[in-house]
Amino acid sequence: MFPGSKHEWLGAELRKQIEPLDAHTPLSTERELAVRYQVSRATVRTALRGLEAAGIVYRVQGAGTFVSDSTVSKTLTLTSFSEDMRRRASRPDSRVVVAGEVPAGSVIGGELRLSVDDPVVRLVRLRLADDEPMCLETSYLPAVLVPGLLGEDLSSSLYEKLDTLGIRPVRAEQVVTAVTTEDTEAGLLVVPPGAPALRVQRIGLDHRDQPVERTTSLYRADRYDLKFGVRREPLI
Amino acid sequence: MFPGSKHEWLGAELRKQIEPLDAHTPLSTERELAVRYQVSRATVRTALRGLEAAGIVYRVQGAGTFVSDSTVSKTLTLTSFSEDMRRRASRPDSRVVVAGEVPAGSVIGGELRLSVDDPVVRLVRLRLADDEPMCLETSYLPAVLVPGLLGEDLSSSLYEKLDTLGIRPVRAEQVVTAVTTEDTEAGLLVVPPGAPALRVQRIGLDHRDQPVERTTSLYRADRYDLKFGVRREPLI
DNA sequence: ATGAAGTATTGGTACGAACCATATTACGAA
DNA sequence: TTCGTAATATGGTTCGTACCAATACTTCAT
Repeated sequence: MFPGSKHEWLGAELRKQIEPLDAHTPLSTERELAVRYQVSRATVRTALRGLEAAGIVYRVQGAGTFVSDSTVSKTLTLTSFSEDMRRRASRPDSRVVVAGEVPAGSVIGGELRLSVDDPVVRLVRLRLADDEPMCLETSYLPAVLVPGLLGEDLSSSLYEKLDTLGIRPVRAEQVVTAVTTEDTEAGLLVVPPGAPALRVQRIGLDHRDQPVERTTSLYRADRYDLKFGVRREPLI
Repeated sequence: MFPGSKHEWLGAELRKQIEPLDAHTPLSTERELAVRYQVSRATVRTALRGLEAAGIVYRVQGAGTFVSDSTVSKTLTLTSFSEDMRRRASRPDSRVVVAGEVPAGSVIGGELRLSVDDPVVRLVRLRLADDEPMCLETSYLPAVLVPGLLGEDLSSSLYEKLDTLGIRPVRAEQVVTAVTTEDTEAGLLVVPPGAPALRVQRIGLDHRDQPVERTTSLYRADRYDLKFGVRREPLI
């Protein structure tokens, strides 16, 4: 019960218990769970809502709560490349191609809500999975937010570094397009020029809705796909 | 207050009021809203949670609730091509390429949880936006769920037709990949063979987590991108 | 002015209670 | 058996209350 709230702990507890169960297996009723774990039904419902949002269970009024059929994939959450690769059971690595400080310019400045001449850190990295080139990633960060970042080893997880600086994107807006690779990109990704690729452009926002990161990822189409879940109505 | 629940009505009401406001404008406090609308604070919080999930507001403990900066895009929800195009202010249309009933087979059967020889309706349509080819869409539906569908006009919204049959996908699992078009596909989409395209494979699930639809959409890369929002943690 | 400490405000968590809406089950009439 | 109806179970909504945690503001000493 250490982490924080009860519903959080209960959610994690239920997750573990649900893990081995078959799809469509009914859980105990909310009222039963409330008694068993000595919490109010409201707390149980909060925990279950989290599991529902994560695509782990589904609920039918009048019938009960059941284990979701997640043979396909988990609901997409905001993850870093490193997390993503580890989830795919691959060994992530990265090589820094370019790292430096430049003026934001109009495009990046506009997206990060900076002036055109405000400094940003520009970071181009080639991301590898099991030593195979996977993705070419260009990140822009407001320089004032990441003092000293350029002096550190940038081949590990950028998100973890940002976390230690107190920078935590909780939400992101993404735009996905299909493109063909340019010559230099193809060379770095070790694919023929003109090979298809998935371009994911992301603006990461913190808990106050402030942009903290703008990243463009160019994934090799033959080695990467994007899986995620969507809902008809936002979950309440 | 007609539609249903109070929080739903309140959410819609607040949506309208927020519409013209600038980003980061603070809303009234939860306690104030509760008094003003004569509801409990719990109801206000449920309504706000919905707006937060929809990417309309963000909340900061100790500070308040604020209008989100949604210059980029709205959070992705499960939409049909027709809805999507209308939201982009385009006039959607479609031409039926193939429509018929076939045995499910192992792949489609597996994904729709049917036997290999259960009948499915197969529907290939070329989707147009403002009379320009946009997307080639292949849908599979369990035949038992959609009796008489093949006798109807299939050039309008399929989702709306399904709705009248009581079939309502509330959730979907999607896989997005970048591909290059084959010759026949390229011909239909009126692009050079080998042109890049975005392939979106979707399995639509109803409120009981039963697959009701399996659609593969092939979008012209030069005319379509996929925008959506993601969160670090599922919203509770 | 500047910074530190304390106070008030605001959203977050949790409890308990009652009732509503939908699904399922049990039952009884045809 | 079959079908419709009633009873029951289950999640959904709403209320009220109290307290916690993070933030913003005020005050005061330096």
